Amino acid sequence: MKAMGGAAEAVDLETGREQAKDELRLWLRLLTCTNLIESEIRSRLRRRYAMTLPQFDFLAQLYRGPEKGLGMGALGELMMVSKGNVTGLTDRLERDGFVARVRSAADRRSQFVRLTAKGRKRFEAMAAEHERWITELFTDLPREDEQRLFGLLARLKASVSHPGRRSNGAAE
Amino acid sequence: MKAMGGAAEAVDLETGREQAKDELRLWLRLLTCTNLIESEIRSRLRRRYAMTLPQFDFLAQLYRGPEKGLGMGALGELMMVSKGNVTGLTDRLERDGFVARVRSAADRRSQFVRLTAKGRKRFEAMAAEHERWITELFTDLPREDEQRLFGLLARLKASVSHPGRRSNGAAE
DNA sequence: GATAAATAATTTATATACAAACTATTTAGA
DNA sequence: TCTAAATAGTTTGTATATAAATTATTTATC
Repeated sequence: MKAMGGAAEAVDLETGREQAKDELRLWLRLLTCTNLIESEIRSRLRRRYAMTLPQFDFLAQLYRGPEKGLGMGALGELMMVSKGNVTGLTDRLERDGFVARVRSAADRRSQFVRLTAKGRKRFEAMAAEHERWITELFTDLPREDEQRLFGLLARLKASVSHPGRRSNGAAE
Repeated sequence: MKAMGGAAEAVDLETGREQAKDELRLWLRLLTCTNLIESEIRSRLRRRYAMTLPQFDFLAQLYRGPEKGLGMGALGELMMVSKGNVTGLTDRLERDGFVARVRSAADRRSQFVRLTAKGRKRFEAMAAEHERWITELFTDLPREDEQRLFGLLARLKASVSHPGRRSNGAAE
């Protein structure tokens, strides 16, 4: 996800629809905030743990999941990424010793991916620090504002996910 | 940018810091909203115009920029991506006839990238529709909520960008 | 003016990401 | 039961994306 800055201000093919501009500005600001936080987290993860954000997310899913691990397909759904993507992520994390593939006895098509001891330990360290990073980045936002923002984002999410006037079935 | 859902709820290595959890939840919700909107726009751009979001952003920067085009380096800064990334994007957009490289007479190291007539026309069509898509996605969010959200995101941005307690120099 | 430093863009290597095709296996149906 | 359909993962091809190395050119310094 990157900037997209500027499609908004420069084009006004439909004069009289000033409101659309406000919404574009809001969208751009939302995108900017998310990008700022995400790139900061991404860069800290890389520097301090030589890990990428998708890999961190992958380990998080396994950590919160059942002891025996998760199937590749289930992992893809939880992370909202394609199956092919899961294959590659698993390859790299397995290569680095953080996870292991375990073939299922019941169904020879499927495999479970589970955290190794090394993976579990590493994730716990990263997760604790990650929590501090987020807290730090939100420090200057008053507690009340946090709650208001939380509520407004719930409404935005509902608007975006609204099944009524949507033209296709985007994921919830 | 993808989910990261779950690092928050599953790990509580520091009991007593309940507030950190709230901030993680807020961050996750922010990420979810941005992802929902972005993936929707991305998929519509692909289906209707066979174009990616970075390519759309690229054309937007050129459209709002000077007549003669923009240098590759300048483009990278505007889009907040690396120089190498700009090279690849330019290659593909040039291949498809939307932009053209023009060597600078003054400095033989540099080039300008500019919209072709085809690129300009295509961007105008996409930008108009993009504006409608955003408006549509925000439809259910009341006007007042939009303004509140806009203001709160400004504060969040300030908090994230705050130079005081930051441990590194992330982009503003 | 010769050389060092800086700059502009490209190249290389690695890691996401998706869609679509493919393989192996299992399940459902006739 | 034998075959068609569904399912689980992998592979392939294309497009981002970054960091670091490289090339070509320009600017600055002596």
